[in-house]
Amino acid sequence: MLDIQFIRDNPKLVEEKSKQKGIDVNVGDLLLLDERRRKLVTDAEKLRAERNELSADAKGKKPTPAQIEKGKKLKDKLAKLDDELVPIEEEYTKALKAVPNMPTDDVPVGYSEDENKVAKTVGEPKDFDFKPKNEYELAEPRDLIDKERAAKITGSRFAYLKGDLVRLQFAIIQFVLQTLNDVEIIEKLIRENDLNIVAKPFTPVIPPAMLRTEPYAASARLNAEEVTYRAGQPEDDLWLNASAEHTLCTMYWNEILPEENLPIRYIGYSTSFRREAGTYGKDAEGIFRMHQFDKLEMEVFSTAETGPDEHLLLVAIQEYLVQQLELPYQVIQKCTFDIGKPNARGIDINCWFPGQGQYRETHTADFISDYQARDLKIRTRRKDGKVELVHTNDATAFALGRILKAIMENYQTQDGHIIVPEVLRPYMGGQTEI
RNA sequence: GGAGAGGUGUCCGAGCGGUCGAAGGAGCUUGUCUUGAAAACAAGUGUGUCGGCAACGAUACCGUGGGUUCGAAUCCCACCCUCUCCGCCA
Repeated sequence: MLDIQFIRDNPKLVEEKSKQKGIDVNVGDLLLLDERRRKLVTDAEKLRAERNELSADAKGKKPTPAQIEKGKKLKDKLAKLDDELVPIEEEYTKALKAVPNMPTDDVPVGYSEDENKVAKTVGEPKDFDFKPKNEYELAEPRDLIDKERAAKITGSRFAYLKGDLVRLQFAIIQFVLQTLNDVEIIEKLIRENDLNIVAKPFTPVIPPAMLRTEPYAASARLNAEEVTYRAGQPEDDLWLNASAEHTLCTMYWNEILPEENLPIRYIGYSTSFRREAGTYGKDAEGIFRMHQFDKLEMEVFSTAETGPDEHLLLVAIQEYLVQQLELPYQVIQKCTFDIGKPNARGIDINCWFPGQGQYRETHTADFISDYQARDLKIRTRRKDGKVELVHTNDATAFALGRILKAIMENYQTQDGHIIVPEVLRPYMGGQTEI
């Protein structure tokens, strides 16, 4: 959530920037609630101060009947105030959480997805001297993907991934872990992009794939309707995570991290689950949009000063990874409308899919500033003793389903086979073709 | 699933109706001493909210929520979580 003090100080700006995100926020109503809440809180505190005084007078000895009488009155008044405060507090919190994060100034203002900007295009789509197939047309006849049987077992949007495709997925995982553990590569990317942050490798993490409602809601990522599956029995209070990011960003919930530990960089590997409600018929073929997919996700906790640069590092890493696979791609600077409620800045990478003849989203990098950390209460104790909110960043390393599809389509041969990208061959025992 | 123990500050740990934001210790910071370090000694050291330019003041927080009471970390109820043993199991 946003800092209420910031909203008090900049009501017009908050309303305007929210509108740029396509979110209508009534700051006037929120501030009215804020005022009423503060008045009640102040009144209640005055009564409590009186009560504390009274009970300090009574300590040790038996309280007089007059003291007891006065205490009872205070108690009644407090109870009344409390009854008023509870619903207002509830409404206030709801209204405050409805306010989106403010986009940074370099985010282009736009009111639809179409206003995203292509920041750059890297690599040339290959000229095939045959009509390129999509990943499903390549895989299905060779029994590398079985969606038919999966449908029998689970319904739509699930698949059995098989054979060399699985080996390719594990090769990608190894390649990413290797790359993100390489300080020299990180150092190089920091230098090339002129970033003011340290070269510290990413620690691999396999997080839990489920989480409880309370931390999930605090992460500003719980989107039950469209995205998230409930897990287990209703009484279990567990959700299936829709990205490793959700169980990574909540990891330090309610903690104060020493500044020396920052930045904390993680590369998480997790199966992700998405309901994909409201997408019926969209991307129905193949494995582009599934209810279940594996994903490698980067997550960074940092100080406020380094948050924006950490974001740029994550984008640089994404580009590096895609370049190593020699996939043509575009970097998309998402406009205010498209970056999402908790984001201050959002960059996508769209890879070229010859089977569809278009660039499509394979990566996203979210800079969330302190918006997540405020509600999650993740703070850092600075060297001077001051306690501040951390900044969080998360970004896709590879969404494995989509990147498999990209590799298959870009590396296909006329006879329907797939050349293994060079950087992955060491992780496949030197195998050059699938 | 059965039986038991427990959740207190950065950590360990005491407190079991008012003197408790909380003993004691460790850690950390600063100072004295020292060529330097260690040791010793002294002082300081939680977070949030509200008010204030600030110094500061008020208030809340001892797993969470409710209750009893003039007054709750302390008593009662419910829930959550953790640990140990047994059972089951990857």
